[in-house]
Amino acid sequence: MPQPPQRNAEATKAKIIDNAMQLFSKKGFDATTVDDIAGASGVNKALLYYYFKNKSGLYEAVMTQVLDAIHDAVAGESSGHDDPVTELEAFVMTYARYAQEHPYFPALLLRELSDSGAHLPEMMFGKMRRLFALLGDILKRGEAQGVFKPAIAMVVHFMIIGTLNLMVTTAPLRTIAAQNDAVDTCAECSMDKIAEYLYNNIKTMLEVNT
Amino acid sequence: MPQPPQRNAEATKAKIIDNAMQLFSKKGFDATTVDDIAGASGVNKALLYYYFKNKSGLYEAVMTQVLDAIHDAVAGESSGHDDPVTELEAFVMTYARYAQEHPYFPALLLRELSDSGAHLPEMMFGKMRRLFALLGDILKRGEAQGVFKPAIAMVVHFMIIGTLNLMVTTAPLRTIAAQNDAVDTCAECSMDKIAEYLYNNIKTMLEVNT
Amino acid sequence: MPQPPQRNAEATKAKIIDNAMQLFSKKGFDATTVDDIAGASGVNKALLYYYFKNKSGLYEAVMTQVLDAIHDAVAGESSGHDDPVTELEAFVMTYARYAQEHPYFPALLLRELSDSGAHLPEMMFGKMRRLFALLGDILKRGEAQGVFKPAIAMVVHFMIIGTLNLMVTTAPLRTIAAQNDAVDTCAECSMDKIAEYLYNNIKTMLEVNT
Amino acid sequence: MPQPPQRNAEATKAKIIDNAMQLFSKKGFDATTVDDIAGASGVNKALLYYYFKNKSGLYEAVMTQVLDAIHDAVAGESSGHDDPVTELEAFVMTYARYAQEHPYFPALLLRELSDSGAHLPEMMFGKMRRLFALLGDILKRGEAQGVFKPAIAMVVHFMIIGTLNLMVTTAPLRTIAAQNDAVDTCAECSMDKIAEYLYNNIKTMLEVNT
DNA sequence: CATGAATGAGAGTTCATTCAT
DNA sequence: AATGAATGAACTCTCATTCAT
Repeated sequence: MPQPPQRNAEATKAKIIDNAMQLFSKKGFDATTVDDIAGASGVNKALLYYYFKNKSGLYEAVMTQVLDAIHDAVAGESSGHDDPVTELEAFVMTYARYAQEHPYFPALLLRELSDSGAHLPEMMFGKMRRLFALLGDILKRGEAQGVFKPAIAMVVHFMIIGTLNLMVTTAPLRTIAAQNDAVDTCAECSMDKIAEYLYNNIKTMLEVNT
Repeated sequence: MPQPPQRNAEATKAKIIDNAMQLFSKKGFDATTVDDIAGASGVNKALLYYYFKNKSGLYEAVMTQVLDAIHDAVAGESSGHDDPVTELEAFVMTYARYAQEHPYFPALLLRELSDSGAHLPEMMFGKMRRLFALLGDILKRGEAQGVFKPAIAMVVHFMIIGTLNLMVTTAPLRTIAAQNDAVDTCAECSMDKIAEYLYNNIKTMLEVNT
Repeated sequence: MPQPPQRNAEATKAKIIDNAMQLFSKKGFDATTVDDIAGASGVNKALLYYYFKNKSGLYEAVMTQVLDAIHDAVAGESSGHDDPVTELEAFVMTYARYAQEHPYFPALLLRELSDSGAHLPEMMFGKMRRLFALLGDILKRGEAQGVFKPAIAMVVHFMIIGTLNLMVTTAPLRTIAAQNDAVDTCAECSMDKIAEYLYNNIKTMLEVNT
Repeated sequence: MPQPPQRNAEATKAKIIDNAMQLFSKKGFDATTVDDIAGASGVNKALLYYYFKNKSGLYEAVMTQVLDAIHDAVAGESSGHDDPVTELEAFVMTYARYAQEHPYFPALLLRELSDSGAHLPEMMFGKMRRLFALLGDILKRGEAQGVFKPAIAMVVHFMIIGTLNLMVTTAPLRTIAAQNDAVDTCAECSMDKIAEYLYNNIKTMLEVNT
């Protein structure tokens, strides 16, 4: 169903970014073609170059939007409590929920981390760091208040987001594997249950035993 | 230094697989060209097609070798003890050591998991499952012996390998980020220290409090 | 320095033609983009299509202006004397001076002549012919008055304008080549000196020896 | 009539260069597409990139061959006589004959000279200089022997090659213009006649009057 | 076992041109 | 008179793959 041309720059741009996001996450940067994105967006390929310098520029725009969004979502929920334990819970649960509701996100992030950021300009690392800084802050305050043991924040961070992201990206794989009854791949597990289990374990790890 | 032609099928094949491994891990499947691999291996491009059906076939050969190797390494160290806690320690430490010594491995695995195995035939999942089964077995026996709490093995598995793999693949990124003193990205941490910290935390999580 | 919009059709048009002239002469017709011209002129690309039918139309406008200008300049100086020798001198010197002062001109003309006029409608040849007719007329009258030998006007014409144009367009090349001391490319020669030398030689060629 | 693939590297390469030469000369660098050349040569487009790095590389190969050929042709005929006047005659006549027999050549050269060598690496200028050096040498020896007046070699060079090249490239134009009887564009002139006229004039110019 | 020559299909990018305002 | 949004057609270049030797 060919739409009439939109003559609305912002809307068109948003539509392109949105479709690019889906495709980049499903197939990765290299395997996604500019034609794919243009086709999915119902616009002419050249328009992508009108708005974004090139394929990398579009990818950058996608990642900027995505990283900002997750940061804002998590920051919004996990700060403002004055109890580090509650904040930790919010961090884990919000990230999990966001990842579930925006399932393109984990693959994008995980690939970028596997690539040492081959496709991203340095500027983008800052955005990744901001998310990490959120957790680092929670742990630091928890430690200051004597409720958390000293921790290696980077490792804890990857225990949380590595696990959650992998649970999302491997969902189809785990479903297939479930047909083989030898192993339980948690194929039926709800994201909420997983996140809660993860949160409880992380809390156990971190809390000073009383 | 141009080598004389080798006239030794197995050695040539091995050399190709080895170079392919490095390149696939560094740049990913799509961004690695058959020319790259042939060039790095010092053989003619057509020879790759003589030995392997096609690019995917070569990739499959690489992954088979890599997944078998890690499985054997980990299985060799972590089984045969009759103490689940010792076995868990061996599992974590061996995986960590392997990942450090074969740094191409984490990127390969992580990408594959982010992709829902787009490049791998189903047969390959079996090999991944075998590694997971190792841990599942340890946890199951630990639970049977009353030393471990019931656990969601899949989540624990990802907490371990997700974290270790990410620590390896992000090493360059974390080093860069370290110049920004606001966050501690554990840039200087040794893999051993990380693995030990991880192991201790996982153990704390799993152990029945006495 | 962004100018306020001009709302002055003729001035805007002239500005566009002027910038197009520079760019066409520097890079040729194909290598000059409509965006280049619009950008250099500080106007929107669509405006070029409003004023000129298309890229070729703009090129035509440029060439019309340029060919008219050189014709008028040369005609103004070289006619009206009743001495063919003086007129010949004026022809050569004026053309040389014009080419030097409007250095975009020689490249434009030379390219057009190398192309068999691929970009120009036939109408344009008439303008080129007019310039040639000027010289033809001088020679014819000189011959009638017994001061010039019979000549092949076309060849003499190209000896003059070919040489002068090439001296202008190759100026940068000749400067570079001058660093190589084996050949003297006349890199430092002033245009006046060159024109005078050329004129004297042409005169020697043409004059009836007395 | 699709030819069977040739499997003869040198022959194929030569065929490509030859077709490229024709097309570049007819339409210029920009207006000639790689598809054109591949099509005319009856080979796959990718083969051009297999043999030549890119379009510019192919152009360079063409120009190398062309400049070497003209130099060798002219050098072969114009040196070895010990009379500068005879050598000058050979220079002009050989160049003229070559230009007539290889009509792609003048356009290629003239365009390059109009462009300040935009498409050519510096290395190529050397080849152009070699041709000029040939004439320079003739003039120098003539002057030493007292048969030629001191001359500005660069100007004389352009009087010769500029004129001859323009007569070739403008041939179609001059034929069209001939329908307009007001001017005589020498449309019917044979190249030999032109060259002879040119040579005689140049000789008159240069010779010391006795 | 190993190679250089050759190809088909497609990818990213550019550009002249038009539309709607 | 002037503009930003949008397009279609081409163009350069790359790459996995095959052929012939």
